[in-house]
Order: sequence, then structure tokens, then C-alpha cells
Amino acid sequence: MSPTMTTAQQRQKAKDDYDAFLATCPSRQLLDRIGDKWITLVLSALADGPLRYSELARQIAGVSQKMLTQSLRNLERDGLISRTVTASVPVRVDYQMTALGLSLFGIVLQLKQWAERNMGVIIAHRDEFDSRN
Amino acid sequence: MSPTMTTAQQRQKAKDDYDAFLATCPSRQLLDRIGDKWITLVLSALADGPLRYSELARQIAGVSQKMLTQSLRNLERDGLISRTVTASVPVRVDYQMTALGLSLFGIVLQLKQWAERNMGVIIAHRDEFDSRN
DNA sequence: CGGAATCCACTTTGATACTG
DNA sequence: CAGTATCAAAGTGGATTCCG
Repeated sequence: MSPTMTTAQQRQKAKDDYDAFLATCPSRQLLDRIGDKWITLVLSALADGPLRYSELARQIAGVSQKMLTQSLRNLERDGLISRTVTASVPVRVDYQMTALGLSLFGIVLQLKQWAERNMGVIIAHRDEFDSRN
Repeated sequence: MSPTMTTAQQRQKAKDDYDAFLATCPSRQLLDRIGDKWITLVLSALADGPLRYSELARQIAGVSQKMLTQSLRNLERDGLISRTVTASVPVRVDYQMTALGLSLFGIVLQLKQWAERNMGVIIAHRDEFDSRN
């Protein structure tokens, strides 16, 4: 045998292939989005109606300008929210959910319901696990 | 007025309060879990039946020992999977889903379905957004 | 075999200052 | 008002080494 790859190289290739697969996996991309701390909070805030940038910043108390802007850009890029600029002085920018965003928010709500229904038993499991160690 | 806090301190307190709220928020804790790259992959792997540690490591090609072990511990701690040690030589360890884990996996599947149904239009939005900038 | 522990590179985040 | 730019701090994951 004259292998073209060492065992280590084969393992490396397998990981690279797996990474490439994950990078284009729809579920993974979605989980990356909603796993992001601020994304779901922005969606929740906008679920009740449009808000200005400063209103969002106030409502989501813990967010920095940088992360809020970044989150809004990502959501806009994915078509989950829309951004409207009113050229006044000073300038006014409103954000609002799109139909796609509302559809995603429905999924997030299901997740929220599952969490609230089951967090009690999960906490109990944690306590028991921790007390054993 | 003789305020006991400066404006900056009040802002800081608001953020601390918000952080404390998020730390105990069930939805946030759940999103932190399933947003983790390897958690969903472990759940998917175990959905078809129990697997040994080494089998999991092989099936999830990209994972390091450290992250696999960490993910398994977290899942076990939450009561989503169970761990069974067979004291032979060498030792054998099997992991399998609990009923709670299967229940959570159902939610993950819903997410997966949403992702697959809507990723096309999201990609289209991204392309259009990027071409404008 | 199934880990635990350590070290380190890299990424992510936040605070701060500045701008159209 | 609604951002952008920059830099330092903190968090995260991986490679490596060692153990029962």
C-alpha cells in the first residue's frame, strides 16, 4: 500500500468535510441565529409592533450599541425584519417584523412553551446530579 | 435632589438586573443549550438508539473529546440523556435518550423543518442584501 | 476505553470615543 | 438619533498529555 494520506490527514479531512456540511446545514444556521442571546430578545420586542432604534435599546436593557446594531443587521439581512429610514432632523429609523420574522417567532414561542413546561424537572435533575458530585 | 446613584450607576444596575433575569429565564437556558453546536448533534445521534462513547465520537466527526464529554455531561445533568457504565475490562459506557430528551428532540425537529422550509427565501434575502452593499 | 486536566490560539463581546 | 471604529477583556474550543 502506498497511501496518499496519513491516518491523521484522513481524520483531518473528515473533520473538514463535516465542517463544510454544517456550514451549509439549514438547521445549524437557524440554531446559530436563535441561539444568539440578543436575536430572540429583538424578535420578542418587535413582536408587539415596530420600534425605533433607541426604543429597542431601552427595552433590551443589557445590550450594547454594537451588539444591537449587529443583531439588527443580521435580522434584516435574513429578511426577518425590515428597516425604514425617515429622513428628518434628527433622522428616525424604525424596525419591524416581516411575515417571515413572525413565522420564525412562532417557532421561538413553541420553544418558550416547552422550556416553561419542562424547566422544573430539568432543574430538579440538575440539583440531583450536582448533589451526587 | 440627592441621588444615591449616578446616571451611569443606574444604567449599570439596570443591566445587572436584566442579566440576572436572563440567567434564570427558562427560554434563555433552553436556547443556550440547543444553540450549542454539539448538543443537537448528540441528540440526533442518540435519537436512533443508545451509543457508546467511541461510537458517538466517530459518528460526530468534527467533535473533540473535550467538547463531546462536556456536551454529554450537560445533557446528563439536565436529565436529557442517561449514562450507563458497564464495569468490564476495558470499561464500557453507553448513552441513551430519556423520555425528556426525546420530547426536546421533537422541538428540535420542528425547528429543523422550519429551517428547511424557509432557508431558501432567507438565502435569497441575504444575496439581495449583500448585492446592495 | 473513557475520560480529566492543562495550556493556548482564536473569537466574541463590551466599553469607550467619535461622526453624519 | 443612529450609528461606526477601535481596543482591551473575557469567553471558547481544540490540541495535547496523562490517568484509572
